[in-house]
Amino acid sequence: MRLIQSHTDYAVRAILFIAASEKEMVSSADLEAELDLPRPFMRRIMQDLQKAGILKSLRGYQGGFQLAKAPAEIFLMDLIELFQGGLDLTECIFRKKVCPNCKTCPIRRRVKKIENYVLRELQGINLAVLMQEK
Amino acid sequence: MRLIQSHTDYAVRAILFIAASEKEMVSSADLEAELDLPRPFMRRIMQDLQKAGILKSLRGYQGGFQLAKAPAEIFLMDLIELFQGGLDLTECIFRKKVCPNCKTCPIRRRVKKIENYVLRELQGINLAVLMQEK
DNA sequence: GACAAATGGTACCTATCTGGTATCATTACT
DNA sequence: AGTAATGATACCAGATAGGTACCATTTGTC
Repeated sequence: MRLIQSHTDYAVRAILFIAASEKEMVSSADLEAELDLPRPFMRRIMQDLQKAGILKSLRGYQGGFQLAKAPAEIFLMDLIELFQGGLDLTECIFRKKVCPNCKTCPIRRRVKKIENYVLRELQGINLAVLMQEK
Repeated sequence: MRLIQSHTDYAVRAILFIAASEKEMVSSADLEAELDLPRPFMRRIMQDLQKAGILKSLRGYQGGFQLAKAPAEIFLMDLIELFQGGLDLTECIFRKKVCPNCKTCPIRRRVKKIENYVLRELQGINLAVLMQEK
């Protein structure tokens, strides 16, 4: 069970690369060469980032992507929400139905506490922080 | 992404029920009635618990399951390891290969810290604790 | 205007994982 | 012998994560 899934992971790497790049526009081909990923796959991730307002794109000759926000304004949690649909460690389904004992369930209470910690930690991480550590 | 998967969850409920039961031996039929789960599925979970030394079983007429350990000696983490193969939040696979940047990866360092917290919390939870809260 | 280089959009495919079923063998008591 | 229980194992199905293919659209250069 991974906390950070591939799409999120690749997105982080792509953004870090774009942020560090000298170029005005970074193309999928550049990212493919740098990150060693299949281009169509990379492109879909970039498109999702563009729709989410994290990247700006330009089509056509010499087109590509650039950041639409400062790295300090891009949070890891945003990317997790975008690519993984958020984080819900406590989701409790019993045979397709939400478990009827959820409110009193002792396990759930414990897991909820853990989840709160994880969320707090993740919310504190933005891309500027990750750049520094690089 | 669930921290506690169904098998683990059911196992906890089953153990709590057996621990609270007056009967010497609790059968799959009893558990089915109590937990509203399909019996064959329940039975497989019980068998896994038996093999792991958490339950003792008796076959034949009036047979069933009983605890092989005190609830305080059964840890939630044991069940997670048994049914979910443990917890590895940082597993980092890049296109089937372990990511070559793992050692220096800033995300991974952060996630590792979170994982350590989660493990510590989980290791502190045993079934006696959960019984009290019931 | 034709062409090439780039992204936009969408539908599809595939392997793995999670949850669940079916079947038969074995044991134990009456 | 018959019945009530578990042991073992193989199988099945739906969901999800990861990845591919294809065509439409836009933009700049010649």
